[in-house]
Amino acid sequence: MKPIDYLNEHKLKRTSCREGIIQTIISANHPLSESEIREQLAGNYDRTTFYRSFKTLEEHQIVHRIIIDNQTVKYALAKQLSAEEHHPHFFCNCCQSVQCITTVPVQKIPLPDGYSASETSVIIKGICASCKDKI
Amino acid sequence: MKPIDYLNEHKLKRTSCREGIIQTIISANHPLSESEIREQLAGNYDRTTFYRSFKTLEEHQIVHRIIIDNQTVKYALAKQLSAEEHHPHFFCNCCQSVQCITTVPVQKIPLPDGYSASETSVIIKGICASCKDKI
DNA sequence: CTACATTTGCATCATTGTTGCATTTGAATC
DNA sequence: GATTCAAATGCAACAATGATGCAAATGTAG
Repeated sequence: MKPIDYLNEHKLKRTSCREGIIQTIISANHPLSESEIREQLAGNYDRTTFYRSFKTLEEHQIVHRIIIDNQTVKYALAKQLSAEEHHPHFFCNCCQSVQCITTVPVQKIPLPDGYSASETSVIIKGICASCKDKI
Repeated sequence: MKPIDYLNEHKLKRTSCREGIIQTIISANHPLSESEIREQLAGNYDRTTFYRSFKTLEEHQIVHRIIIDNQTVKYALAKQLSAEEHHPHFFCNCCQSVQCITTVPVQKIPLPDGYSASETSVIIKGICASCKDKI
């Protein structure tokens, strides 16, 4: 499935910025940050355009945002996540890369009476295998 | 234990800003954001002073930061968390309050070979009991 | 009380999220 | 292919947060 297909499917206009974002995420096959995506895109888009493109793509559930912490947000294709929607994410403190941990589903946390959950995020921070070897 | 005791214990200078921050967190007995703490403090401290005070208090493990998402950080007394260090946190999308869910420990996620974890955060977002009634 | 290291306040900068508005562009229609 | 109009973009501008350098103020040990 090509970038244009994602846009057509949701009746979104085909703009180079949107296509580029989707293409970059597809090519990487692991979650990328906004700056990582920007670096790989030829077009020098305005920051606001980028911001709004992500917002649009997220609203149409084409991309999915993974919030690592208060200064790190990564984007992945929503399709890649829909099968096992709620799984933990591993963030490497060394190389800043994010891995989806699909081997285990997120535990269901029992909440106090009257509380209802809409979403649960599990973020594991540590050192990945390739960084372990580097050090 | 009073604010001064926490500072003395770590041989930190007793400044009104630090004392105020600790006092405010103790009084609230639930995690507070920087702005919530600022609002409750009489002294109109510089933003940088605030920022560095939190940093110092966190480095000495007097306070603990709970990162909810890319734009929400809450602070709690580290002592309140040490007993059951790793537990999930519930964030109410309505009133923005945070609750420690101490009834369940955080699950241990099996990681791929070579990966090592330093910390795991579990954030559950939803609606708390008191907000449910309000709506 | 003095001396000195620490802390504070201020200036300044970077990044991210956000909105308003004029201009440009995509795509449906003629 | 040209016309048209809603949608997307670029720009200006602002807020919040994180961060650093430096001179002035402050805490505390002696």
